[in-house]
Amino acid sequence: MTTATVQLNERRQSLLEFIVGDYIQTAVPVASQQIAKRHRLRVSPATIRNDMAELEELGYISRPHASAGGVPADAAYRFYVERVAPRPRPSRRFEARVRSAIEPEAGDPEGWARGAAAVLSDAVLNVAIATTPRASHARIKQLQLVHLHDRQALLVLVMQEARLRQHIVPFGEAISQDELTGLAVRLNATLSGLSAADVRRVWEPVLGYDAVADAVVAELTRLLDEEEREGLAHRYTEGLGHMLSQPEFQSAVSAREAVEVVEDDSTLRGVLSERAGAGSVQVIIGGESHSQQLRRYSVVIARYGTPGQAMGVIGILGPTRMDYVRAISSVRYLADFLSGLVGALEEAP
Amino acid sequence: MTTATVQLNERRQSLLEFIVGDYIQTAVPVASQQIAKRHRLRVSPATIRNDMAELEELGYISRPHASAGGVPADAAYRFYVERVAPRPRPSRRFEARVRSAIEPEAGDPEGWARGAAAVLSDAVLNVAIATTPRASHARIKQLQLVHLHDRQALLVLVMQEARLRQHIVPFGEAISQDELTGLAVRLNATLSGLSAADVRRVWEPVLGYDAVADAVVAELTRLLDEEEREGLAHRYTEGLGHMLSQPEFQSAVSAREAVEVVEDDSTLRGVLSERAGAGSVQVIIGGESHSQQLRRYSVVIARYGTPGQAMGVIGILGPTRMDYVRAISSVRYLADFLSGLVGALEEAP
DNA sequence: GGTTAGCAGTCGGCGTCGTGGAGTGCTAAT
DNA sequence: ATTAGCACTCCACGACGCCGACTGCTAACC
Repeated sequence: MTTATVQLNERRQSLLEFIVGDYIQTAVPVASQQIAKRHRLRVSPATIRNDMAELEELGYISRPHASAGGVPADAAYRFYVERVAPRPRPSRRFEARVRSAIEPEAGDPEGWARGAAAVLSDAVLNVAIATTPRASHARIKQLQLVHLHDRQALLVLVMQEARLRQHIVPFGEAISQDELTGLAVRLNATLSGLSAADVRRVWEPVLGYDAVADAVVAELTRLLDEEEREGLAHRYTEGLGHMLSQPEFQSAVSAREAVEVVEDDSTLRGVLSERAGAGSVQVIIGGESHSQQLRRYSVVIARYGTPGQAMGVIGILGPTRMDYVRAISSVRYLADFLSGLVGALEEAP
Repeated sequence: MTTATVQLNERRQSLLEFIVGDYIQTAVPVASQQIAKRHRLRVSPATIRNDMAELEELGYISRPHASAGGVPADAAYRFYVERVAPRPRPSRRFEARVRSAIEPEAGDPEGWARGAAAVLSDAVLNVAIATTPRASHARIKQLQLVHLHDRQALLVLVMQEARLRQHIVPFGEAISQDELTGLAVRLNATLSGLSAADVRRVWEPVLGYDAVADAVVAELTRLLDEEEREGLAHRYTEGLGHMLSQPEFQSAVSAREAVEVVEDDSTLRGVLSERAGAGSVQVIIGGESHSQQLRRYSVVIARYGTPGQAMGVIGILGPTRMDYVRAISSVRYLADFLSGLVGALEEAP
């Protein structure tokens, strides 16, 4: 039971829902008469005014100026989200779009994230963010060494969940592709399935025996470490234009501010990693993020993938006045859809 | 010899240079008195006014309204660029920044492009774009097959210049990692160094002999085809926030327009691929792009890499009022710097 | 007590007006 | 060809006033 349900009688709860719903649609402060007209509540505007005064008292709505309608505060959106959250499925139309956007990319996990971000941002007309699935503990699946020239090779590292990293490794001595291939085979035999920590444990003893192998392994562990550290893999961001067409960004300063929020890694990184906890959809409204930068924005995110194995994040960012019903159901559906794809990577069909 | 140098005597040329330079700095229509004060020309404002009337007649400048100063037209920027182009080097400070931004990424061509875009956008306070180097004819260097589960493998394709592609390949039959490795070795022996067309020529005869191999080769050629077709590889775009802080984007509509230009692939793709011809820096000013969308923007780009082998693009996008001197020298320097890195991939040190 | 009609009062949005000042174009003199 | 002088243009900006939308309050009503 939320705070609102104890504080407010049923009529005031509906009223608050109407206010939030109308404001989400129109972006205009909502007036008592408008509510009376739009939603056939069985009371007069005067009564609604009294109730709205109460809602203001309790911090659910505020007013731009003394004689203006009410605009929802964070608490009102929170109430609204709890109240309408159960509504489950996105439209068939959206489901079809998801399939047709992602299925052509079936073979490429990067493509999944890219496609998901694109279709999501089109659906909610805000910024969509998707990361590729990433294992919490990066493990080597297989590595490959490609001859570039005598003293230089490309190390290609395949990790769990088809994640790839590459890096150029220079050597002190000349070395042929055949030798590199042989080395790769040896290393694969020894190191396959290991994490950075494992590699360090296994490899230490042999150190010094082969300078080329040592160089490769050093680079290898560095890449693995980097994978574990960097929270957020490849990130696809889509739909800034959509978001800026929302009325809250009519002024140039707010538009630039929005661009900075989206461009600045650090702002989002926090929310993306720390908050995407449980399996279900998370909604972070305005000040709930405890981030000054995100004060006027809401984030709706979910993790997807196979728990314990590889997880990615998909979500949307927009002004606190966003269509939460659509956002939540779309994100939930996409997360499930992507989880299905990731799952198919692991088990036989 | 440009049109301007025949049309204009020396004083008018200097005058035009001053007008463009001042406008680039201040973004305010420049008045005759301002010029007289700022640059000690040995003539009175009245004379300058006469000259400016002439410049307007010839289409080099225009006026926002009848009694306002002059703002440069595309032709004026073109003249300015030709006139100041020879100025060669960026500041030491910039050179140092380039090194410190890119050298840590020495091993990763993706990192080069990313770092270059970041440092460039900071230098010119506009949007910077960089693509990774790409061979005009994609050729296989080496491929790798990684077992995902019995009926599915990850194909990793390494092309020239350390470019990577991955794709999941499903099979009709179960197959082990050992078999996959064997297949990869066989295919590498046969196909290494070949282009998509080559592969099709070489492979046809054996078709039908091995369903798994056929599936891999089919995917392989598809990936190669895709590489050749898609003009522009991975593209890194940086600094939209910087650009939006320029005074031309004070109004919300122009800001959203700018976001759309940057977000829309097709707009830039044309300019990036077709125009980046010769080895040196290209400047496309406003309407010269023949693109309605880019009418108010200029692009400064250069190709980098090894001609005939692998080429990438680096450039900047901004309003026609941009600091061309800085833009050109920065882009030129970065292109040379990146070319050096690409070159080192190919030849022994 | 909760609800409602009526009404005075508030405030933003918008169009009008007027003014100051920057800057031009023209003319006539040098 | 250059320049001083001057009348004229046009924008930017603040003041003003009005309209209309809404509220808060009071008093009546169920």
